[in-house]
Amino acid sequence: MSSASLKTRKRILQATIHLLEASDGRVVRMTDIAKKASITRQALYLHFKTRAELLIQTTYYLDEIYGSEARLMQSRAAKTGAKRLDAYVEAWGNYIPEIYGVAKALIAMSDTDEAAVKAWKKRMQDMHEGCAAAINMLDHERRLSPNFTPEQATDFLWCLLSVQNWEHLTIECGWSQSQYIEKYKTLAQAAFIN
Amino acid sequence: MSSASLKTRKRILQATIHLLEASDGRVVRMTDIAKKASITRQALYLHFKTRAELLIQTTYYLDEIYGSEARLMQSRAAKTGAKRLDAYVEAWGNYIPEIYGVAKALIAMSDTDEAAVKAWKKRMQDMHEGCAAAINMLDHERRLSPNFTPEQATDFLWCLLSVQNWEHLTIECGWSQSQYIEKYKTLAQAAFIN
DNA sequence: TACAATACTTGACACAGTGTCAAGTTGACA
DNA sequence: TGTCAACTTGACACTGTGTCAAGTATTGTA
Repeated sequence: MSSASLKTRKRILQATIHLLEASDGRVVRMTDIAKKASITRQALYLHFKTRAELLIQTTYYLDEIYGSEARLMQSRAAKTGAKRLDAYVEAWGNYIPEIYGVAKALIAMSDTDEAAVKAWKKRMQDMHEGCAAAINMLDHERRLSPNFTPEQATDFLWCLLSVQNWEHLTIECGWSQSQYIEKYKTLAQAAFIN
Repeated sequence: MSSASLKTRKRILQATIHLLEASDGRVVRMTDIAKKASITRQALYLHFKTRAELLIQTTYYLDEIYGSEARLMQSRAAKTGAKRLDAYVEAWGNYIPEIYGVAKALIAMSDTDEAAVKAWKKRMQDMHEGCAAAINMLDHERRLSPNFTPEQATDFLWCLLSVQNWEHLTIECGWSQSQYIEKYKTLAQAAFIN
């Protein structure tokens, strides 16, 4: 674990991020990553066992860079359920573009790679918990819409906030990021608050 | 175009549907389809130029079998915007499980296959128009929520009704089909009706 | 009845991408 | 000077798609 080795590992992770961000949905191959990191394709496998493993480690590295978790945690500070819902929608909504490239690659691998599925599911599980926290706060204040049980509202919110939906609205429908956040807040309020 | 040729083509399409429905997300290979249709892999290419082409033709065949389009059109009969919204959510929501296997395979191919993207986008475009029709009816009745322009509401509804969201809620969260329809109707009413 | 066309089979191969292996190089550190 | 770790080089196995050429079998038709 010399400093040279650390440097190479970081270079690989950064190359992966750059390529995925610029890939626009096209597949990023191990060869591309190696080239970008100025290394041979084979040497990649000295640092990461498989392509899936590399992608998974890239998501962790992204969190490290952006301090994403901390920002999501901040929504806990909100004093009312309604504000917490808003804060969570905003925090998560702004998190998505940061991880979009990697997320898309992982989701695409899900059909063939068991490890990729697991890694992505774990991340989505964390998000599910964040949704639950906001919904439960609403519920305890007796402000949750009677149309949904807390579990249903949590599942629904979690589903609404998926990366795929963000992709649909911003990339395919051309919504701006701020429009996305704004309208999602409105929808969440209309749907879940009594 | 002898009757024997027609029969083989149908056998291939049916084999594809069966395998995709039973595949549970696993990749279905040309070899698998050929085996199921009691034909050689190479012979598949006498009927369909590529795997993407086969999948696309399979979606058309599914519509033929289920008469899906006719059912979606029925929602046009609704007398009020609110009823039309409900009817559309129900018609589309019940359409999804029918096409889910094929849809998933097409979506998975989107990363690598241009033709698959196009085919799937065309289908989604049709759905977008159905959403627009319901939302515009609401708007003309002055019953559309002031939170959204008709365009925004259409985009949003279209996004909410995606196959991926259906997958999230029914398969990952364990919602029943009727629960899915029920809660989606509620959400649509809460979000879009003034 | 013979022939021709059509549908399909057989066996081979090219190609892309992942992952593996063995042997060689290079640089740092002791 | 020697040794260890990180990396390179070149080769190869494997999977899946798509292609090609030659052969067979069935059907319709002159």
